[in-house]
Amino acid sequence: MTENNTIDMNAVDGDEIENLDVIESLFFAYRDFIEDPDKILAEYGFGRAHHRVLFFVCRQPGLTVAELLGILKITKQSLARVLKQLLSAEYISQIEGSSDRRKRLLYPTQKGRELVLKLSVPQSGRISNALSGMSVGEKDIILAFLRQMHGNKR
Amino acid sequence: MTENNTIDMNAVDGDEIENLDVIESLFFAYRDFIEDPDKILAEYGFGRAHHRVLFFVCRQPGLTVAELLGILKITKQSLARVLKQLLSAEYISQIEGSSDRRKRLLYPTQKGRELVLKLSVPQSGRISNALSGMSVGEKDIILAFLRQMHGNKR
DNA sequence: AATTTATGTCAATAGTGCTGACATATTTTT
DNA sequence: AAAAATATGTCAGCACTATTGACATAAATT
Repeated sequence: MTENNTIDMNAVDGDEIENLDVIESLFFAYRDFIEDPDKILAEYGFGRAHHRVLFFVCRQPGLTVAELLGILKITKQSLARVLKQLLSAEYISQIEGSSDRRKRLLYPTQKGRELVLKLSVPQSGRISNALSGMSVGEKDIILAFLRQMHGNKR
Repeated sequence: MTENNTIDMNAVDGDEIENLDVIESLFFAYRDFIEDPDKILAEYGFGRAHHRVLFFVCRQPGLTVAELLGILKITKQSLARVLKQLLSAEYISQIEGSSDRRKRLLYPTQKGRELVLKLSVPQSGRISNALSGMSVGEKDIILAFLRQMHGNKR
């Protein structure tokens, strides 16, 4: 219809770039990995951002707002919106820091722990399924890969 | 400050759920994986959605709009917005299907191939870095894992 | 001729990220 | 004690990407 579709159509696949298969698989993997909790979250009127906050508060109970911002790498304002909702709906509670009273230490409530559990079940199931048939050593390889993908620029 | 922070604070980490380490690593891995192209895309006035469309059009030149919708799992309306921009800026071209003239076959232009290349370089580099020191067999394990994470419910 | 399919488009809404500005309480520095 | 820095919170507005529902056109199929 338009133009410019004559030569070298799939040069990208054969050219300089390696790992296109990994790039593609990672897209599909993450998309589906997110899908299950998203459905559950919708029932609660929450979104992915709520999940992430709750997840890390459960992983590291007592972390501060600043620490959470550093983990999520979002702005204070973006966090505030979801955190406010999680606090008012009592999925998370705040405790004033004892040594530094400016700090707000974040803890999950029982309700929060229950929700994060519910959200983690399908994700964990999906991972277990993908790991089935693999040895412990092979799981360690996957974990090492994922951790190397974090940070370590370029 | 509030309440309900007395007992069993990190029950989640020790309880029923396995693979919390993988869930966490996958979050960090994907967040950073997306970071590099995002910066480049911003210079073009594009977003992640544009990247995904362009990526798959380059991966499977000649695919139809319906096929692309199936891959991305987004709605026609969401795709239309970004596709329209990619078409008018000539990163992608459409060709009427020869056997079925209702279909619009999507092809990358040279410009499109160049952009997708530019976007893929840092992602590929990050992957190569994470794979460095690993054998081909170990890469295959990682790829198998990622592919198993796709589809295969639960 | 009627229906289905493939695509496109309009309008409205939600979620999550951003920037900039400003406010308060507390701690640290001078 | 006063000044500066830090931790947190909040207001207002914007951008991007996703959603739903409705409707339109052209082409293929029944």
